[in-house]
Amino acid sequence: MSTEEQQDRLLRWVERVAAFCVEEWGLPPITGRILGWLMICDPAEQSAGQIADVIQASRASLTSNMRFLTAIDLVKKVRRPGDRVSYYRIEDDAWQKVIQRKLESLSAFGDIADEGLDITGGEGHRTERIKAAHDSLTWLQNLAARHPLRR
Amino acid sequence: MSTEEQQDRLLRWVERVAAFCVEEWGLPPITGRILGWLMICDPAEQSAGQIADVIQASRASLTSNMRFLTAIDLVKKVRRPGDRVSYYRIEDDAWQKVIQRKLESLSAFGDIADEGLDITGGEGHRTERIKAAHDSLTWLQNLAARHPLRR
DNA sequence: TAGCTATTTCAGTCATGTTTGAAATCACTA
DNA sequence: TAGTGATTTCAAACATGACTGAAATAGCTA
Repeated sequence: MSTEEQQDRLLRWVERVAAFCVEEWGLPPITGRILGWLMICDPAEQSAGQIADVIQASRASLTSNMRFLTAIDLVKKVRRPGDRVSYYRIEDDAWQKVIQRKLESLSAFGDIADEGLDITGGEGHRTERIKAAHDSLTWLQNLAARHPLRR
Repeated sequence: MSTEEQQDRLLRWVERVAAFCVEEWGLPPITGRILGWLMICDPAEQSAGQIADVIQASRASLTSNMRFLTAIDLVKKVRRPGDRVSYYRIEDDAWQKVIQRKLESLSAFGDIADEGLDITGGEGHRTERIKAAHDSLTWLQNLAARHPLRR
């Protein structure tokens, strides 16, 4: 396989990862491509320019996306003495963080459910409906809290 | 509290549920409002017209949304002999289904990871990165499969 | 069957959020 | 300090997909 074909295959894979990110986590396509590329690139640390070139996005878009990704700690910005360019690499536990945060954000429903129960007065069919929803949402959270992933 | 204030409070709650649906599950706002209303309405079964009125959406929008919600089995369409209007009620396990499906859809990453490992040749830093992602994604799934919610 | 009401379809409008390109800024080097 | 290359900011273009309204259809009743 030529290096060009290899590159093609890499990019197709990056695209699959991006599609997954878009569908599952609601990330913008370019953000997904960046994550995909940072997963499979070699070396692991890449400059914004390199990434922009490879995923065919503008430098400007890279700037905002890298800021976002580093802000939420999915990507780490690496600076080297005597080198003016910044390099980025995906955090080892990036995906774990994504999942963990998704789970945590589910807890927001707790408050919603509480107010719902207050509205329904704590009994009747309406109450049951709300409780069922709340139970489902807390089920996963408790599960995850009790069985943390060890790596 | 006047009935009008009560209605206001109901609608505010519905709006909170809708916002949650939008953020967490990526549903359109109106779809979220429908689910929110169906959770707290009385009686539990409501016609498309009733729902449209209460959440201030068009009948047309209701049509497509109800079709969608019944297609994915979150809402059940109920017909009554001698009554031309269709009624809808939220499924008891609607939220459980939503969560379950989200988890299942994560398995799509399995295939992506497999191809990634094929590309990287199964060793090196790139392989580790992909494996880490895959492990995180399957962790929750296995957990959920082993500890089903009993109601 | 005729008449009425509710539902559905479809095409057009609208809003939202993403991406881009140009210009400004910054950091380093010589 | 001037020059070079990279980064950042910002406004505007763009694409996507949701919502609406009008017209067509379907289902019930008399």
